[in-house]
Amino acid sequence: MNSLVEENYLKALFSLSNGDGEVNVNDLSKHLEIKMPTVTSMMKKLAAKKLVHYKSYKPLRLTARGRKEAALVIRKHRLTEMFLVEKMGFGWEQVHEIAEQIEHIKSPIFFSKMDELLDYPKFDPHGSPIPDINGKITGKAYRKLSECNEGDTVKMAAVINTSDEFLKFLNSREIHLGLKIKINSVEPFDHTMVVSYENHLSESLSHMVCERLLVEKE
Amino acid sequence: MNSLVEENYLKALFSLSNGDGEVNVNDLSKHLEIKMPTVTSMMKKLAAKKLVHYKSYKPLRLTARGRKEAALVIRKHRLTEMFLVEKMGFGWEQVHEIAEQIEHIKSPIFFSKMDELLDYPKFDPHGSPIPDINGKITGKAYRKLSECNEGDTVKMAAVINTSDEFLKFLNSREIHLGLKIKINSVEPFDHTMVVSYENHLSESLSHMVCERLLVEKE
DNA sequence: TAATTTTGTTAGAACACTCTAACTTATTAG
DNA sequence: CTAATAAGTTAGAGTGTTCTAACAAAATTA
Repeated sequence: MNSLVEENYLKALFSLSNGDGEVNVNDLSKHLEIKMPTVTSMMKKLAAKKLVHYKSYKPLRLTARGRKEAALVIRKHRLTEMFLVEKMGFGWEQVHEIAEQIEHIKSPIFFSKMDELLDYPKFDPHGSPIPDINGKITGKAYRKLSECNEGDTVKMAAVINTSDEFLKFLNSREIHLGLKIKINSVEPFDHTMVVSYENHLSESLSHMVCERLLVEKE
Repeated sequence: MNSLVEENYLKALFSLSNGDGEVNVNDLSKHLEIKMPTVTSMMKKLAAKKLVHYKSYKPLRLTARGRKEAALVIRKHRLTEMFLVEKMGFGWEQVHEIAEQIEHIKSPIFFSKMDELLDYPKFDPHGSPIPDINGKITGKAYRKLSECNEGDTVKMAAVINTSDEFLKFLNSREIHLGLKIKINSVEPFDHTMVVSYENHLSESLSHMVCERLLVEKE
């Protein structure tokens, strides 16, 4: 069983891993706001636990086990964020801090219940994929339509808040997964977007709607 | 801000306080499963923080502030238990362990949201009163009807799980707050209770129902 | 009341996690 | 390629929480 502190190191290593999975002590130190010598000694500890490959003066890499354990913490974080937004009515900007704490709760049943109540969600309210119970990540990260810019062409990937009303709304506008959407303009005042797709040449989408549509950039 | 560990000491002191509010180091030590010298030194620390009155070889007492802070942790614990049972569908026997962890979450908004979603409950699923946001405890502790014995006469005090269906059920049996109920017999097999009250001389109440009725002993 | 037991304290050490200061290795810039 | 800079490590110390061993005070019992 890893401590709360170890979990935070694992999570940071995971999210700083780029293509080759290598992380510098220095970057990790800055990300965690923990001084380098402290990081070094923790890396030796995690190496002893077979969670990190550590060689002096070489970049850090998570082991397969380390990667899995990190992903499981991230799973708990993202499930929690989704739960806070969907089931408790928090705004997506409020949930990160709370999830940072709840992700360390030791109770498999607590998180499996969340998962069930949320109907096994595949991504969190920010569009990031939720690792499965084995720590495997299938989906890729999406971005919210509201975060895209004028002129972008994007593809509908997923939807947050699948309430009946919202789905009916999407239906009425013929918005569906896979749909290619072009952003014609963004109203600076209220962030309403004017978009076009298929035979809808000028459809207005409120900020609230754009916050709930997850897209891929072309 | 108190640490998780300090919060656990405060909570233990609170719940071990009897009428005069005095607690022995030894009892505290046993309750927390922490050795006496450790408890002594923590008491000195809490005394320095004005949370405990400490005199060598004398019983411990919480200060007014200590009592308040303890009550606020207990508030978070009981709110959490209620949330887990009412909103997440856990059994009341599953929730204690999870609540022991969640009670230490630092996020006022998280707990005020729970409180709101639960419609400001006054007691937890075990019948214990939930302290208010100022740490004041108004209600007294109730016990579940299911925990009472054959021959007991009890008074209806409160109801857990106020779903429409359950309230309709209670209505149909003319069960209401303040009602005096006599337990005639308890079925050993499934814990069904046969009770009498007012002009109902032999009413059968399933274990599920008895778990949700909180009563005072006469 | 005196002896014994129980309760509580002091002293000293250990573990997890953090730091600063000083040193070493690797990288970058002339 | 050497000098300067950046990145990483080692050593030693501090804080928070825990322990065991030894001692002191209080309560109990004979």
